[in-house]
Amino acid sequence: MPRLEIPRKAVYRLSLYHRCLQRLKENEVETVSSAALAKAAGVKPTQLRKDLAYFGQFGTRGLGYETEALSEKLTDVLGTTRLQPVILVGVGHLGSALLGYNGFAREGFEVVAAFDLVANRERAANQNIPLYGMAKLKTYIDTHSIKMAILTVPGRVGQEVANQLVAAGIQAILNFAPVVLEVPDGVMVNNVDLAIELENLSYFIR
Amino acid sequence: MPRLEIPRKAVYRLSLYHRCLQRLKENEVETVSSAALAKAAGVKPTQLRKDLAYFGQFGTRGLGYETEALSEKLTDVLGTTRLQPVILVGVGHLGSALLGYNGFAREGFEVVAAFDLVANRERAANQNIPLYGMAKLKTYIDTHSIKMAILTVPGRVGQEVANQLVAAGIQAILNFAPVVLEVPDGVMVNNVDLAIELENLSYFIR
DNA sequence: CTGTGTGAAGGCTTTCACAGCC
DNA sequence: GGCTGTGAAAGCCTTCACACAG
Repeated sequence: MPRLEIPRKAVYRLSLYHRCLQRLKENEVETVSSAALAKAAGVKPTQLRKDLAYFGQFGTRGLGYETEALSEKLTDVLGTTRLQPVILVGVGHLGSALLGYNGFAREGFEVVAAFDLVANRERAANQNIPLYGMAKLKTYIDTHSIKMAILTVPGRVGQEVANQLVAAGIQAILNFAPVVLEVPDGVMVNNVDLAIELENLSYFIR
Repeated sequence: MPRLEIPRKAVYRLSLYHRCLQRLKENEVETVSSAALAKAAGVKPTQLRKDLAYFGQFGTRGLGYETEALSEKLTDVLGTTRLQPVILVGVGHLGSALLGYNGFAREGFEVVAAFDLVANRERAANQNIPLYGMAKLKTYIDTHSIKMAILTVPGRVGQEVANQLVAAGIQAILNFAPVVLEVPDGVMVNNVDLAIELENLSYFIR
């Protein structure tokens, strides 16, 4: 399965399909056509079929896809078969909100610990996720084999903290800090930049 | 200025350049080459020049770009010349966090009001942003000429609330609800989907 | 006859190469 | 000489058209 030739956007859409399938399963729909699933995901049927084709043949011609089987296959491909532990670094406004956000667990992720310069932030007091100072970072990551981190620190320290994460062995960062992070090959960064999304919208409304 | 022919990704990068320019201005750098600015934004110099070329000629050959002038030009193009008012709908964990997030104001946006089914959520009590029930939505949008909304409601009511926003005259939605929104032409939606970003990272780390 | 899987065509974005101006 | 602006080329992704399986 030649991973490197698969368009990044296709992988992104896989998650979309996956979520739509879960809803179908809840409604006890047993099979679904590419047309129906594509509509739910907001893409064209041919694109959905092409995306799935990167990973194998999952459908039955003349019938469609079995929701249960396809869903499992996607779980497998996306690497969310088991609950993936994630740490969060930077417990400010945004960080503490994400600690309380329960949308992660539903899709296979668990925030298992939080880190901050100030380990006694009252904001985190009402959570049942342990909060540590930055000194504990490397030890924790090693001990618990953590691969993924959510970075919610101010922009000015983003790169510095990212360096610490990389040095500690983190392989993937979901970055909310408004900076372009430089990381070595092999470390993956996805950026979520709220101000830029708003600015982008602003442009398109005349 | 033929807007419709400009790649969406180019507009997105414009915001990136804009932010880098602001940092340069703070450091009192007066001119910058496409190579230097591109490096800061994490793109190739030719791409930066191509992106800027969609909107005009801002540089001086042999010299580079004047930071101040280019920054102003981008502000103009992006439509963030004046502070843009934004409302937020859905004051749960994520919503209330975003109300407390001060990263918006820095880049030209002000969250002027919040709306929720339950207008007396204690979460919003410590904010100085007014919180209203959904009944007030349309009147508020009309009265204050609001064009943009941040949608932080649960996925299952996302489409329904989006419909209300569109009916009330909203032209652009920053959507955090994990659903694919269907909106009429002329209404712009940008999606921020945290679970999908994590799933995407999960795929790329083996 | 229905609906998937896929090579080929088409369209869009990025990169190149270099002309043009300071 | 240095660096921008830009037509042309390359690369990538999406869409089409249809072969093929049930």
